[in-house]
Amino acid sequence: MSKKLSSTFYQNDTAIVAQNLLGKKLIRVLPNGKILSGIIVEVEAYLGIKDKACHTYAGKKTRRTQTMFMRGGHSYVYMIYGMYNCFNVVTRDEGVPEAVLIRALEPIDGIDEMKKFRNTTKLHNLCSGPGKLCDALKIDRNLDKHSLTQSPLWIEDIGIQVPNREIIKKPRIGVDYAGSHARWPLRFYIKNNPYISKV
DNA sequence: TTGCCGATTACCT
DNA sequence: GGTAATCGGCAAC
Repeated sequence: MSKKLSSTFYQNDTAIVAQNLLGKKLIRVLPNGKILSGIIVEVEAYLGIKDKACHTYAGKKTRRTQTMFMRGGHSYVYMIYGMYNCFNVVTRDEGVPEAVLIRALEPIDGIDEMKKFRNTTKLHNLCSGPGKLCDALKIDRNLDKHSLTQSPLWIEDIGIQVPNREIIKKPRIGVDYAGSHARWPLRFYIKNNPYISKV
């Protein structure tokens, strides 16, 4: 039994939402109707104006970051390094620019399609990184500002409850420029899961 | 308008 | 271990 997460799920403390997203299923419907999906196994929280690692640190509002100021429950997709996309879920209320970066999935539906998009056959290499999973699920900036309460992109509760003792908390990846904030334990992943991005 | 650089990845030694 | 790829965002000029 699975149920689509409503917008109220996202309008909550960002680090809590991040941990609650572990074990949930991300579902993407392609324009041709094919369904791709995976279970979220790794995330990172970005805490807005007080977080030096966050795009909206000190309230910075630009064309790119205005998405993060939307009401919780929208997608925030941006391009990085000129060739990869990163998929985030906006949290909290309108005007509070925080989000959760989805870093890795355990592939479930449409695996053959994902292998094609990723040009690899290794299951554990399909969605084990923020750029990789966007390629695998064909998520790009066309899906920025999308409401996650509807097709073609949403998240479902499929009844998996990840016990707190199995949630590993570590510093975030690739944010050394944030000084001491880089060491905040805001990266969360499922213990011993083979599909996470890095050890 | 210019120039630096990034919430990454793949491929090389 | 190291680094090239590749381009939009952003701030400064």
